[in-house]
Amino acid sequence: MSEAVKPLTSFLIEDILSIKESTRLNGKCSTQKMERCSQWKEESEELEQLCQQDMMFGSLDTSCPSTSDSSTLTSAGKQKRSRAAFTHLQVLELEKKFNHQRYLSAPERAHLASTLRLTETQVKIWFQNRRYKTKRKQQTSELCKDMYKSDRLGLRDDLVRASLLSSLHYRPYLWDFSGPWGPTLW
DNA sequence: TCAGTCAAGCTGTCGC
DNA sequence: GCGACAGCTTGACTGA
Repeated sequence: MSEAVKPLTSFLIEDILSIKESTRLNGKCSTQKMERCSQWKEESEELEQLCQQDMMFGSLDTSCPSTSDSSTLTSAGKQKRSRAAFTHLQVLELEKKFNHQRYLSAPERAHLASTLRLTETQVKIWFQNRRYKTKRKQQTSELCKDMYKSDRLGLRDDLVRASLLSSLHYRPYLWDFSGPWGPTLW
């Protein structure tokens, strides 16, 4: 576990607690959300403990609580696919690493995996998916720029619109609805 | 109920 | 042949 994780973990706990308190006071936080806040806090505290262990002993248990094999058999006898949900801290650390470098060497991947209590394959797949997601966002924003240029040059017609729509229609995750002005492209 | 998200699956390619 | 990658799809899960 890197030294950088510890302050981040502490920050997250404080952040979650403040959100929890403010939402409780405002009465706008559902029971479900409150439970999730508690869950985040527990995850953060657990990881913080592991950080401390890691700093003391330099190794971690490689088992992953969030990704334990929970797959079951369906009525057809087919193995039901399980979808592991990474914790917020695991994602945060992965994002941090990704922002620093888009590709990991085998030793780096192994270290990150053991640090975050994930398998090396999970880290590898996460980086693959992350690169693809980034690429799609980039392509879409470039497409958007082209559309803007075409519009300014008076080249935008039904054909252009149709081609853009067809390429964006099945990519809902490329739109960010969190912006103050409604849906915006990444 | 349904649309959105995302880890994992699948296929083809490339370098060693 | 093996492992890692890109590109794309699948399916479990979630929130509205």
